[in-house]
Formats: sequence, structure tokens, C-alpha cells
Amino acid sequence: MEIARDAEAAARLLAEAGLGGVFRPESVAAMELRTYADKEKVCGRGEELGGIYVVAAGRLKIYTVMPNGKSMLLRYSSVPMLIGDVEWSTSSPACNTVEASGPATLLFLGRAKVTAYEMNHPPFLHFMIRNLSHKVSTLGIGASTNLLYPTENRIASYLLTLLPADGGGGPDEEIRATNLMEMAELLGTSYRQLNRALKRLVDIGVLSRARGRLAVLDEARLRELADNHRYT
Amino acid sequence: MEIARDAEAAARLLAEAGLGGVFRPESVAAMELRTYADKEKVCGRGEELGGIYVVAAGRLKIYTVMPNGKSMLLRYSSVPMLIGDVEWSTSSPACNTVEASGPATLLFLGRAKVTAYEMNHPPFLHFMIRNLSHKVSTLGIGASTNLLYPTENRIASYLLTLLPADGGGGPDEEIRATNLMEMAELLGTSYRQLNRALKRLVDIGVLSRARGRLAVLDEARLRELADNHRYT
DNA sequence: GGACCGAAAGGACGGATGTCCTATTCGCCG
DNA sequence: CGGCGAATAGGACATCCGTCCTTTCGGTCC
Repeated sequence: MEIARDAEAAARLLAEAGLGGVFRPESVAAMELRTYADKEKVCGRGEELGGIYVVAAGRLKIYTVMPNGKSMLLRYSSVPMLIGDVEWSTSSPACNTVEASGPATLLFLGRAKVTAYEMNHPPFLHFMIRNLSHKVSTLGIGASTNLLYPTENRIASYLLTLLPADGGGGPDEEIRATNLMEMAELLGTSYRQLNRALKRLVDIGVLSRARGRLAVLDEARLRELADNHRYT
Repeated sequence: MEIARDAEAAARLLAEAGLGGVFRPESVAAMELRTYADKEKVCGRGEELGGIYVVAAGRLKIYTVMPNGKSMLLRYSSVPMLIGDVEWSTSSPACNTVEASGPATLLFLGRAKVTAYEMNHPPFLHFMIRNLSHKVSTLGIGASTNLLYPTENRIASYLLTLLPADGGGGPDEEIRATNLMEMAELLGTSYRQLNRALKRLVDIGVLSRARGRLAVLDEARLRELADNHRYT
């Protein structure tokens, strides 16, 4: 992880992310630019964050690791997401593990600065609220879906959320998850089970599979399986 | 549900809940006192909330109902909790169902009032952030625990969180869940399965069961089963 | 006391999943 | 080209868990 200090770059990144005006100028001036390599850990469960992060470029992977040893992918955070908002109000250590999924650039602002400059700054507070709200909805949907639907239906929902916007190129869209193992984790199941379910979907003609590539053959049927539910 | 308008009572309830100063006086004056009977629904999935609620007395039960028909208890909200915070920033319809668990009193403040009086009022925004943060942690823990641990361990965690503070009356505390069916729902499992797991715990001497009452016999063992994990 | 109801307890059976293991395939590197 | 590791596929088997059904049991209302 590389740390740089470049107020101008920070300001530009924030503007590009649509966050102009969210932070006070003093905060922007105090921000650190932190760049991470693929799979590099931003913070582990139980560590202190020491402040908040804004995802300025790239994508982060957020997951829990249980004392159990098992883990579960909770969500991805992409561009204008905040990291550390949950811990901020309670000063508690991180409850999840965060790592870069591909190279990523974050803007870091220390806790003292946040307190000094942003605690009375409604635009920032609103930004925080938007972020937290989004996390609550995402988590709630994910949690209940994982528990209430069998894998097959979850796959259907997931594939639908990945499908390009409607009206695209007909019923034959192609999808490429980073890899199937990751997809299994995100769906909260084992790779084996995902494979079984995919096979069933291929058998009934909803999907086709070739060299690790999935293609949706019957979008209508997929929608039916998804039971009108979407992941995000 | 009964609606009343009583600024003084509202102010008193807020103060009792430790929320003095969180709302502007204009808001407090505009608040409605809404009282609900046991099991009465506060809002159903998909409905517009039209504002935010503060739990002033009693306890609410928050759960999801999937198109599936199945449902899952997400959490309980007790006294100074906010309802509708998640929907506030996006003006989206409720994503969960909320009903009173026992008689409950809520303070309601319409969306327009919130916008007019509280959007630039940091104490309120902080309150909102605290609430949302709490929801995120709770949901995250619940989601991953439900998925990553078998019922037996989840029961152990749950019972531990219900146990009176340590140093109480020795290894023989008594617990009374409202009822076992509700406990099953909260743990994200079926009543049948809960029963099976309870039996196992009784068989290995960790719990005792008599007339629907559970007693912890071996707290140390229980802690071990909970794998160092707590629900809240 | 007897009918009756909701909760508690648990038997039976099948489906959903996880774990372990074994091929197969593809791409990369020597 | 041959080797090799990572990702893909899938067989075998044990469990976990849900649905359906019965039996008790305690408490309530006639």
C-alpha cells in the first residue's frame, strides 16, 4: 500500500466520484491518497480503522471471517462508497475484512480530522447516511435471500442483476463472473453446490456453459426462478 | 392504532429515551403519538412510510417477507430506535415489515417536517447515523452467523446473549424466550430443527428443559459452542 | 370434570448442502 | 512440447434441515 499526500488529486477524485462539496476543504487538504494492489488487505476484522475511507477508484471486497474459519462475502464496494462509517460512530474496531479486488485507490481521512471538520457538516453527514442506508438494504436483502431461497433461485437472481440493461442484445447475453468460486462465496454457498445448481439450470435449458463461460438462454424462465427478486 | 397530538408528552418521552436535544423544538411540536396494540402492523413491505418513527415505548419486531411466502425475523427494535431511517434518504418504500411486539408507542414525524427541520440539524443526523450503524452491525452479524454456523451453535450464541450479566447467580440461570417458535424464527431456522438442537444440548448436559423452560447448566460449555461469538 | 386449543416434543422421510476426492481443461512457464 | 497450478466438473457420502404428522401437556372455558 502506498500513501501519498496530494490535495489537488484528492479534490479531483472526489469531484469525479460526484462527491464535490461533501467534504470541507480542510478535510480534502488533509486526505491521504492510498493505493492498494489487487488482493491487498485494507483492514482486517478487529483492527482499528483510525478514520474513514472513500473508494475513489477500483473495487473493494467486503467479507466476514468467523472464529469458525469460514467466511462469507458480504458485498463489493465500488466508487463513491464509504468504508469505516459503521465503525465511526462507535469507535469500534472493524467488524469485517476489506480487501482490494483489483487495484484500488482510497482516500483516507483520520478520525480526528473527521471529528473536527465534518461532524457539523450536513453534506458529509448526509453522504454518510446514504451510504449506511444502502448497506442496510443490501445486507438485509442478501441475508434473507441467502436464508430463504435455495441456491438455484439465488443464482437466478444473481445472474439477472448481472444481465445488461433490458432491451440489450436479445435473450443471449453473456456473463462472466470473475470466477465461479467467488460467485459461490457471494451467494453464500459452496462451490460444489453452485456447480450442481448450474448444471440443473443448464439441464432445463436456461443456461449454457462452455469453458467456464455462462450464457443466458431463457431470460424469461430465469426471471421466474428469481421469483421477482433482485440482488441490488 | 391511535393517533394523538401532544407536544408535551412527546417531549417527555424523548427525554426519557435519552433523546433530549436530538430533535428541533419545531419537530417535537409536530410529532404524532401513535400507539399500537400487540401484533399490530406499523408498516408492511412495499408501503410508503411517509416519515420516520421513534420507538418511545415497547418493542417492535422487524422481519422480511419474501415473494416466496417465507419470512425471517431480522431484529427487534426497542426504545430509542429509529424506524424509517433506511428509507429516508432514498424515499423508497419500506423494505421490511414492522409490527408491535406487545403494546408500543411510537413518535411519528412526517417526511416534510423531517426535511424542513432536521436535515441541517447535526444532532439528529448523528442520531440517525448511530441507528444505521447499529443496524448494519446487527444485520451483518446475524446474516453471517445464520449462514456460517449450524443451528446448535447459533442457539448457544443466542442463549449467551440472553444470559444475565456475568457474575450473576452461578451456572444455573433461567431463560424464558417469549416462545420457542419465535426463537426459531429469529435464529433463522425451523421450529423442528430448533427442537432437535435443543434436545442435543440437553443430552450433552448443557441445558435442562422442563415445561418449556430452559435452564443453562454448563455455561462454560455453552461459551465453547458459541465459538466466542455474541449476537449483539 | 371434560372438551378444546395452542405450544411443546419428537418420529419419519426427502431434499438441500457441505466435505472429500478425482478427473479434465486451460493457460503459463520453462 | 511437457509440466504444473488454478479453475472447472462432477461422483460419493454424510449431515443438516425443512415439511408433514402424531402425541403430550398445561391451561382455559363451558
